[in-house]
Amino acid sequence: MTSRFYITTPIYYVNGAPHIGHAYTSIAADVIARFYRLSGYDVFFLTGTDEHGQKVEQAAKNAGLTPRVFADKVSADFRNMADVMHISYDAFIRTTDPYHITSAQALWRRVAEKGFIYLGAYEGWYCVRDECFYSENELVMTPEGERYAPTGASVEWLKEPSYFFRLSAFQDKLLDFYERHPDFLGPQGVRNEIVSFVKQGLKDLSISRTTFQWGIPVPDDEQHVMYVWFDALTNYLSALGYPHETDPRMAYWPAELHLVGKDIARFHAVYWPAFLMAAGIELPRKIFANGWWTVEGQKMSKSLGNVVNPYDLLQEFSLDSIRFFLLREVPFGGDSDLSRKALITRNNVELANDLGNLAQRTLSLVARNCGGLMPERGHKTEEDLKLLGQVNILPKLLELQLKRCALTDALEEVWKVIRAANVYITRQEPWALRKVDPVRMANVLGVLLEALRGIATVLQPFMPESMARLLDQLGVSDDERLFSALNTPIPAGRSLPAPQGLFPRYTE
RNA sequence: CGCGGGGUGGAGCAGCCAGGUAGCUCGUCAGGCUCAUAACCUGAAGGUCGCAGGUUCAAAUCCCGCCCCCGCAACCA
Repeated sequence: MTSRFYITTPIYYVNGAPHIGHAYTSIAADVIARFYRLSGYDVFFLTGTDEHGQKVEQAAKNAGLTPRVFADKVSADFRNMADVMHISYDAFIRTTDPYHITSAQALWRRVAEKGFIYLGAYEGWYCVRDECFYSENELVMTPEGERYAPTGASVEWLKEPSYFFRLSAFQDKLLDFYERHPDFLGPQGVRNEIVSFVKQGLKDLSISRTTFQWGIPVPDDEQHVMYVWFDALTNYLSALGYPHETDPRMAYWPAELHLVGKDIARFHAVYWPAFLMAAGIELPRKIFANGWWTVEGQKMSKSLGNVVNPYDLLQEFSLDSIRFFLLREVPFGGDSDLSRKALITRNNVELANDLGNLAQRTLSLVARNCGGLMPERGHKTEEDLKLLGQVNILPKLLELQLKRCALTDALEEVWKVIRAANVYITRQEPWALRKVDPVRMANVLGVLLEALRGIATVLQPFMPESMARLLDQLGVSDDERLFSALNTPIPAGRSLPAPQGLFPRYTE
């Protein structure tokens, strides 16, 4: 039986347009999803949009649209971005989809039946004009001690009826869970932060609102709509058909990996496990948070007008260059800077020079000296075996790295082999062998083709389009591209198409 | 005394948890090669690992104090 692998991106909040940060998380998830598919797993890859809540209601109002129409529009933008970035999702969920609404209500009922939801009152500084609560530190204090909303309007202390989730009951259970599952949460820094947050003590969580309407109605009390996170987190289950346990997709639960941005790590690492514990549902295996991108050294912000959307980048760079850069530039999980210069350097040095040029010099030698045919496999020298050995362990090595979400380290492993292949070709000098030992020359080129095939095969998840082109050039047919196919060499004599450049160099 | 992360050759990072010759990529310089996308290969220069103390035969790595930078600080998606 094939193993199942359920992976998710966050569902993106539709109060603003998609940008490179969203694309980043999705690309990372896409790489992992593609990798496991090529490894032979039965993968279910979910992405989508989170569409309820006051902020969306407000954003829609500002745009002069109904929340529904506004959400439709922005959700379509996110979906389009996913398609443009070649995100290979199996399902795109919208929290406004009727099946999700039913599902979230079912989860609420389940948690309520277990006694973890009660009706209380949410107190805080409420601003009537802005129709929302402000936390103490958001307020502006006059010298006389009067409090005002950041918008300048007056505020008053107000109690609002609200349903609460007994989060406080889960503090020890969560700490115990983190303890027993050290790999549940990553990277290390985020884990430390969350653990210490929970240790500081958890208060019960207000999970309903009566001050706005754009949300999922609380079961049996239509005065309330659900707090958006209770609604949103449920998506990971509703996409599988919850609460219909007989739905075949439910077999994918528990999720192997929720990939999230570091800003929402807490919701996924604290609230979500607590909700699931309350409902008596198995917890996901792993939550991993990725870092932030600054742009040319500056924080991305609307006011600075430097928010990068993927479409702008695609004007100048290929999709695969961008995918590669984002995953290669910085250890996955950390923050980094996105700059034109760095993007160009990465592309030119590692893609064009190291990999592209290796393929080009090998393939053109084959085209010119072997009649463009896959050479016969001959006797292998120690150096041949050494290089091929490095290639052969790549799938295993990468699986180990991806298991810990070390996407950058995974690429580094491949590049070590690419550099080794460049050393190999320089040492073997097939261009010199042509005259003195054509048989050995053919063997050397055969080894290089085999190495390139392995490299291209394992890089498919990272750069699907250009690696498909490379595999075409290497004479590898569509049904020979799974990792398992690497055990079967391409037969000698197969005709290879004329070599073509893989990665163009960019100039500044 | 809020919490967490970070300060390592020109740049960006690894190493620190399990102390023992400071590693990688880019950049710079000098060679080699000429099959290849002026690409590839080899070698070199360059760091008292934020500051001050302590533990130890030995500290970037452990402990104490200080300085600087960055996130978070609860309903914010």
